[in-house]
Amino acid sequence: MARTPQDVTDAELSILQVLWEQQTATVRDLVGRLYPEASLSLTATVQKLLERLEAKHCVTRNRTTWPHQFSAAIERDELIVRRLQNTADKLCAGEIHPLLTSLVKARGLTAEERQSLRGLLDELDQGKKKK
Amino acid sequence: MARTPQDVTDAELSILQVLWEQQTATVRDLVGRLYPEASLSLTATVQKLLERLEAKHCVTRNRTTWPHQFSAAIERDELIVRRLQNTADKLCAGEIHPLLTSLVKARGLTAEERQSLRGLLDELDQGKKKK
DNA sequence: CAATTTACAGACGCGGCGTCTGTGCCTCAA
DNA sequence: TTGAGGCACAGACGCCGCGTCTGTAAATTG
Repeated sequence: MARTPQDVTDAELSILQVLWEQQTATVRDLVGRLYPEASLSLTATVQKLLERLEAKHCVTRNRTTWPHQFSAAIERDELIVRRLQNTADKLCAGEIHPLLTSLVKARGLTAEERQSLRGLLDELDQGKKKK
Repeated sequence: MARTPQDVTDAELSILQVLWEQQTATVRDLVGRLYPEASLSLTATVQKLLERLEAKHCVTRNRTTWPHQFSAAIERDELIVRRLQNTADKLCAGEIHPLLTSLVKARGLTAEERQSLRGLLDELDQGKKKK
């Protein structure tokens, strides 16, 4: 059973977290945020992670500036949905409905959360009607 | 950034899938289901996977029979929730609600799905009131 | 130019995970 | 009782993901 690499690894994710906070950053910025005790090799580490994230189309790099400016090419929401779809594929034959029911059943949502969810569903209903 | 092993591996999951279908199975049964072209070493592979799943408290083993009878010690729902919680921890600081909204927004649910979700929410409201 | 910082290519090493080997034990047929 | 085949169990191997590190060339600043 061949092992399948995961889309975004933990170390890569920590970089994305920073880029989601501040739209753009240099390698120097990232090292400062992620590794307070900066060293030369850690700079290279961050660079390698950025390189891999770029290959996965998860960050973009502005090569016209020096040093390069990096920014996220994927939103947090997108990554969330991707991972949810992944667990759905592995555990529910791709169906997302079971995920929803498990989520709602397992964790008692607060009244406010339930209310805002209903609002979302209403919006969806509206959207369908307008079409 | 230390790498963290994943709770249930793909190969381990394939075994759980079978055990969820038929409540109990022997090593022989599992090999027959998972590896149609059985070999001696594959039997040992399945045994090792079962051993690891047992260590993770995901399967139980009945040692009074020969050969041993294995059965799942975790429901599919439990594993789903565990994985959802995991992505919530990594992407939403443990919050479940963002997962729901992302999922609902990104994937247009069918009218039926929206309806059954509303039903679930109503049930939750009832439960709270009764308390 | 010299000096510093950054980019980039390459490689290392720890460890997860699927697999395989070897050995002893159980069960059952003859 | 004994031989044979299936099973349990311990151990180890090997591929490779992934975080890290080294070395070197290029860009920038003074």
